[in-house]
Amino acid sequence: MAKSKPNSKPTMHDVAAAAGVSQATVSLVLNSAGGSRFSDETRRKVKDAVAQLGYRTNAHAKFLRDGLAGMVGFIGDSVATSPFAGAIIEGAQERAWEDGLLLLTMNTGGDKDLEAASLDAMLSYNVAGVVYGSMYHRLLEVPKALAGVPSVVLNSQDRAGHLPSVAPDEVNGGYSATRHLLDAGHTRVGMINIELLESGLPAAVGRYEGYTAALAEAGLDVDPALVRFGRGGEDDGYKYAMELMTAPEQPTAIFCANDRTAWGAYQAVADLRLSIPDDVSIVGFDNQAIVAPHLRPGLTTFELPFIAMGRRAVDLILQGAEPDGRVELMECPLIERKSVTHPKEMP
Amino acid sequence: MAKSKPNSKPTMHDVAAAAGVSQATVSLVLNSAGGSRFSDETRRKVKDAVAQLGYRTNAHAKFLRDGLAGMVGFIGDSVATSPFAGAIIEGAQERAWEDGLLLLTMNTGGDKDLEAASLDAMLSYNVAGVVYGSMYHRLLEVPKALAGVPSVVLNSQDRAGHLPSVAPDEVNGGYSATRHLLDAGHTRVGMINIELLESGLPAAVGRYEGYTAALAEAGLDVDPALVRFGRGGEDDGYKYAMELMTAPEQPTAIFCANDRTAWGAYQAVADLRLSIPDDVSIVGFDNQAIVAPHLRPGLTTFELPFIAMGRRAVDLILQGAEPDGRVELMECPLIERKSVTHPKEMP
DNA sequence: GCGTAGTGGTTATTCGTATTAGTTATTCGT
DNA sequence: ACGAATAACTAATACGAATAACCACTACGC
Repeated sequence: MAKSKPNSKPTMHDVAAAAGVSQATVSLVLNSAGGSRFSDETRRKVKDAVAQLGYRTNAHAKFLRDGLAGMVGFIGDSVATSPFAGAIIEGAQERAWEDGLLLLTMNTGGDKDLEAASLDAMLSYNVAGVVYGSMYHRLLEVPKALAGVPSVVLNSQDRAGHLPSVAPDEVNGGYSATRHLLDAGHTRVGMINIELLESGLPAAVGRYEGYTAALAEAGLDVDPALVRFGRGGEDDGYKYAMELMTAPEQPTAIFCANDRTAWGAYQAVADLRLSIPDDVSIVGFDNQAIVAPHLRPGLTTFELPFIAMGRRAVDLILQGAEPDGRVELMECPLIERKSVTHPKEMP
Repeated sequence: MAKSKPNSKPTMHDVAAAAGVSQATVSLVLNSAGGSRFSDETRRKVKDAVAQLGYRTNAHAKFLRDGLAGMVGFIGDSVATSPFAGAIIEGAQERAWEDGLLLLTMNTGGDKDLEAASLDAMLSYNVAGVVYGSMYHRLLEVPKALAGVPSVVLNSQDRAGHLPSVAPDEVNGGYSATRHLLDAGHTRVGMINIELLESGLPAAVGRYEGYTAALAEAGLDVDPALVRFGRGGEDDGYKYAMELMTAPEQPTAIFCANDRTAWGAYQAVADLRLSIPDDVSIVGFDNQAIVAPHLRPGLTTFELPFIAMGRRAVDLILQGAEPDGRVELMECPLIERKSVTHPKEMP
């Protein structure tokens, strides 16, 4: 009745002994269609023994035996820890769990050695695949060892163009943001963005492209007097919003390429004793949880679809993710708050 | 020479065949003190074969065979994804990796079923232990299944008092924050806190206790006119700072029990056309990355030692973490920025 | 009265690694 | 020159679960 080695966890043999059947019977009852070929009596005995001993299957034995994967690897520079993109891991995990898989995570802080070593460790667990996540959208070089296993670049793109990537649709985001202002009746829509060439950021480039596309569609030209490029901090937001709002021809709306610059813009507008949205409408980007909802008025902005992206990445992995270089762009939903209204009538 | 099953990963037997030695030799060369009992020639052959085949040890086989743990489990309500505490996972992971262990993470969003199921899955991997992390400091109920494995409550405390806990030292934090203001010469130090009884938050209770202790030590009484309790949002910070700064006897410094209320206080002070720190010094708490450094002036605050706590929790697990109910309080370091100075001379 | 089908199990083997206990040569001490 | 020690390596086994193959027995058709 009692376990042979009382200190160690019970095995199937212990359960079998307790139930008075063979180990194979236990396995079949537990796995194979509920052991329909066995008598009710036997099934009951097995289940009782399992419950009584607190038996739990040994995953190592299981996955060794049938070569399947029980986990998905997640390697990130600092995603997990980042206040921006933490949710990315949530989506990945959710999706993995739907297939009964756990997430094996590692953030490397960009350390290539650590990256290689931990990737190695993950591969030795025979993971179903590896998600290579990044804190912000960029073009990155992936470790070579990823070649041997299904893997997906998340919130970034493989510069070499081999691995499939899942990233936010920046162009469409910039388009939608601008369009949102246009639709509210604005015709003088400014933009405070991040340097295009210098930064090379897909977010900056893409959102600007969307901005120009939306203006063009509305029959408007980009007015250089209404556009500023900086480094994306709230100090830039302050400075450029101040410039724009004190220029001879002020915009009636500003699209800030991220919530931080929007925050800076809020401060500038406040210092000018102007009102948002009555004097100027503002749209941000990123839906930064700690900032956007708490500004006054609440900032209308676009959300990076972290959860959806995480889900999709694992999705691709579970489908076998060939290195086909595809780039899946995910839509950034509008989060409407109070910083946008129609323009005042011009006097 | 060639692998028997070309599609599957090479095993030690494949390496052995390629090197013309036995599997045991490969294992011994690879693990046992570098195989010092073997000839140089043999060692070289084995290593060449390993490199050529790209052999990687199968973790499942290894951990099945010797029953050791290769991973540490991390279960959180929403820690991983939270913009506040994401770093907690970083410390845990760092420490685990120092012992060659990976982190198996799951955030459950508070779902008890998911919690139980994923805990079960983790235990079946024979993890060295489980860190049960929480998004914010509170007293929580832990799942029963944790009893069977070394486990530690992180950034919270086991209400039942069984599991060891690692949490921030709120009392000392509140004391240090107040003391920092006192040391700058302030004698009228206000506090904007969260409801004590209603919330039951260790952060609110502890920081307040530290506040009163520091005042007492300086020979000062708590002046109820200088203390406010709310819900911890920036709107409360705004409202109460406004009250305090327009009262007959204004404080020359305010200790805000979190950065969000401090942010609100900043807005109130700005609306009153007063200056931080010249008219009033402000100390926050939490060192919220997206807010504290970007306020103007930068907010002097205290940091929750997430990385250190994460490290310590895994530390305890690797030491075998008995359910001794101990509570380890970790110090919150001062992050000095620009929101504190000495008080103006009274006219 | 014998083959056939079903019922209810069990036995033996496999996965990949680590390790104990040998085995076979070679060298050494006296 | 003979037993002992040493060097260099191998054979066999265990870890825990899954499963293919097999076995014993009953029931049934005709």
